[in-house]
Amino acid sequence: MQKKTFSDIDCAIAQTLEQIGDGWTLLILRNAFHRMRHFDQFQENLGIPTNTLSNRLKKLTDSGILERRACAHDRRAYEYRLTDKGLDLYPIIVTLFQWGERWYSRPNGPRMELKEKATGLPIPEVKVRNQDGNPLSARDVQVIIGPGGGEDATNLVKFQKKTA
Amino acid sequence: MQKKTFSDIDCAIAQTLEQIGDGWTLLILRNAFHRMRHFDQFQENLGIPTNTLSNRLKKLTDSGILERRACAHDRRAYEYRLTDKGLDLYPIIVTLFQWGERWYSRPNGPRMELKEKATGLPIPEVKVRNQDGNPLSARDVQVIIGPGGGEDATNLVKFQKKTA
DNA sequence: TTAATTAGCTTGCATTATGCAAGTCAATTT
DNA sequence: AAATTGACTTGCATAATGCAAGCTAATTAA
Repeated sequence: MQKKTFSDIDCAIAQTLEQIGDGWTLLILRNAFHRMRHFDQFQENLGIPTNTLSNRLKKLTDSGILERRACAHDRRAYEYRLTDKGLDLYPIIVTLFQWGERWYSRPNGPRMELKEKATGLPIPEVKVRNQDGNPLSARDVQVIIGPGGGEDATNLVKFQKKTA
Repeated sequence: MQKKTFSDIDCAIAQTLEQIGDGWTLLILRNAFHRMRHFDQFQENLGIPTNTLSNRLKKLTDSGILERRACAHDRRAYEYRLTDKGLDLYPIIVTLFQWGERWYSRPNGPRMELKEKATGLPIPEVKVRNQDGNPLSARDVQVIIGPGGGEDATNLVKFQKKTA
């Protein structure tokens, strides 16, 4: 039995999923966006087993999504912080959140609300939009093979044409 | 050993991850957005074990993300199609794709490109934006507890304030 | 009109990964 | 000096995964 790796699927989504395509990993990242930084904080808040947490944090630091740095005030302690690469995951985290709110809402309303710090105005839903800013559905968009597209990409795109 | 369920974490992201927080599941969905519909097509394209595929498709249909319907022309065959709930995952799929392209790009350029069907113009990157359409980073956004927020949400939001 | 082939699965088994509890170890606190 | 804390490891039972093979009804080929 081989370990599954999505890395050899030559598709950007597969690459992403190889790094963060796992429930615990994404919950850790969610907490990191809430400025959580310490091992025991993640453990307590998520109820994740410590060995699993350790593995996930290691993988996230290895892939440059989190950075592990020693704390100045306590030499036992380490901080896990989002790198630029990690911060760049923000749209993914927000879209996961918004879909969950849309389809698994609480009767009283949203569990959390996002506001722009500068103005206090609510953040509109993140959508795929055209250049004019109008929202598009999946069926308003066509996928074409790009210059870096290999066999896997070609297969999928071809596939789409079959039925389009 | 109990099965892990994220459902009891009262957070929209955890709810989402309970349904689609898994690598194979997201790859199946990616393919579904490319209009892939049949068991053997998923199997062949992804190289996923058939029992795993079967489980994932069952879960996705149970949660109303895919719909399993008999085919008219062949009574052995079934089609798995995205429901409205499934189509609504589009921003998640696109953000996963775009992050992968940004951080795991091919030397020649993007593997795929998205264009608006109506105009042929490229789709701009999906970002979190304010009401004026200007992109925001995670640190430009503040999270406040909403009316449906319970203990879990409160803990996380409080947490954020600690360091903010 | 019998014989392949196909679509969509199940089943069995070996191997990994996960969840849980307990333990380690150095650095703080009490 | 003793207790506690932060960040982990280790061991073990259980669950999930990967792989191959088989199964069944429907369709196509000979």
